[in-house]
Amino acid sequence: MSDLILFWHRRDLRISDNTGLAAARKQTAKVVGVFCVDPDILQQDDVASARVSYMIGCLQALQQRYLQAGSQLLILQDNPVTAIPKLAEALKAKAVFWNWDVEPYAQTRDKSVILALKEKSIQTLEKNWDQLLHSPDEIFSGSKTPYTVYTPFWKNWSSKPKNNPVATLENCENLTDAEQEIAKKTGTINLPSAKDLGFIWDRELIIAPGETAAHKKLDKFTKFVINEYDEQRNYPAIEGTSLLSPALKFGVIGVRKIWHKTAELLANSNSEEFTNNIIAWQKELAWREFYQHAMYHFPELAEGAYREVFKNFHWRNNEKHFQAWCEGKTGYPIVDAAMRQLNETGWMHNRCRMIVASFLTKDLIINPQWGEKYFMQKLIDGDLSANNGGWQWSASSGMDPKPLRIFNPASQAQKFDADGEYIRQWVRELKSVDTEYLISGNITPLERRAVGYPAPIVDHKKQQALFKQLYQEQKAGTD
DNA sequence: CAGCAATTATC
DNA sequence: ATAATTGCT
Repeated sequence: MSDLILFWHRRDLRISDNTGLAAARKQTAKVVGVFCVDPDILQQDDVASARVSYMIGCLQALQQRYLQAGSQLLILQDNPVTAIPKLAEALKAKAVFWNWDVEPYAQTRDKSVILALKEKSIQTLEKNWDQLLHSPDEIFSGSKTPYTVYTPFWKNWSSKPKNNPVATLENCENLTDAEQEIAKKTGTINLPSAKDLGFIWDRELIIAPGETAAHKKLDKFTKFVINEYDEQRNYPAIEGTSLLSPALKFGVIGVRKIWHKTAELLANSNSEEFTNNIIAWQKELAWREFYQHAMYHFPELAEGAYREVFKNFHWRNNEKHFQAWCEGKTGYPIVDAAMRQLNETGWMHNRCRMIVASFLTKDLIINPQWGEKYFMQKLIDGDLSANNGGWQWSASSGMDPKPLRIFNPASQAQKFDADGEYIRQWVRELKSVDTEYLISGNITPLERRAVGYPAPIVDHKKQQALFKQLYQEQKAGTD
C-alpha cells in the first residue's frame, strides 16, 4: 500500500474548488487523477458530438492543470466498474476518491465500484457532494419530504448558508517511473480525440472548453452581462445569459466559486435593480439544483411523465412532424430559428428551448421524450436532470402544480424577438421578409414558395384546442 | 385544515 | 382580466 490516492473525475473536470479532490490532497501529496471513457455511455443514442468534443477539450485542459500541480491525469477507456478498481489495485493506491452524482446510472455504477474497492481493501469517499451547493439529503419541506414545487424549495434552499470554495490542487507528487509502466500495462491510454470515439464536430465550439475558459466566462458575465440579466436573458438575439451551462454540466467550474461571486456582488450592490439581477441568476442556479434533487429523489422522472395524466397520454407522434421539428422546417419562424441554432451550434437559448418544447408537445402533440432525447443528441450542455426537468416543465407533466402551459409562437416572437433579428439570423431564407410577417408567421403561401420556406405543418389554434380536449379526456379517464 | 401562493402566459 | 391545480405552511 502506497500513499497514493487516485481521484476519479467524472463530471468535475477541474482542479479548483473540487471538494473530493481537495479532501484527497489533504490526506496525501500523491494525488493522481483518472478519467474513464465509458463505452456504455458513448454507445447510447443520446450523445451529442458537440458535447463529446467539449468534454475532450476539457480533459485536455485538465491534463495541463494536473501537470502544473505536479501530477497527472490518467485516461482509461473501459467499463469503470472493473477498470477503476483494477488500476487502483495495480498501483497499490490506498484510496480512490470521487464526487457523488444524482443520476440513476451513475449511482448504480458507483455502488458497484465501492463494492469492488472494498473487496480489495481500498478506501473510498462515499457520497461526497461537490456539484451541488446543498445535497439532496439536506433540503426538505416541513413534512420532511423532498420539495416538488420550486418556490418553497427556493425559499428554503436560498436561506441556508453556503460553503466557500475549496483549495485548488497544488504541490503534488507524481507516480514513479515504475508506476507509470504499471499504469500503462493496466490499460491507461493517451487521451483520444472526439473523432477517435466516433464523434465528429468540425465547427468551432460555441463555448471554449476548459477550466480557464470557464472562469473567463464567469468574469465576463459577472462584470457586464449580469447588469441587465433579469430582462436581457429573455432575448435570444442578445448574449444576455451566462453561457456557463456546459461548464456546469461537466463541472469545469465549481458551484461554490460561482455562488461566492454572486454573494460578493450582492454585498456590494447599491441599487435594487442590480440586486434583482443577481437574485434572478441565483434563482436559475437554484433551478439547476431543484432538478438534480428531483432526479435524486424521484429517479422515475428519467423514464417519463411524473403526473398521472401524462403517463399514458395519447400523443399523436407523427414521424413527419417530428422530422420537420428536428430540422427546423415547421413553417413557424421562431421555432425553426431555434431548432437551426441547436443543429448548427449545439446550443439553444433557454427562452427558445421553452418555445420549441411547447410547440412539440402542445402543437404537434408529440411525446416530450422524443424531444428530450433529440436535445440530448445535440446539446453541448445536455444534462439528464436539467434537460428532463425542462421538458417535464414544458410538457406540464412534471411536478409543479400548474395550468397547461401552451406557448403561442407568435406572442413569444413578438415579445422576445420583436424585430426578428434572431429569426433572420437562423432562418436565412426569411431574411428579407417584413418583420411583421416573421413575427406573426403570416407569410403568404406565394412568398413562402418564392424563398423556399415551408408552409406551417399544423395550425396553432386548432392544435392547442385539440390538445386541451385530449387532456380533458385523459384526465377524465385517470380520475 | 384552510388559506395562500404560484405559474419565466394568454387573450 | 383569467388561468387549474396542488403543494406547503
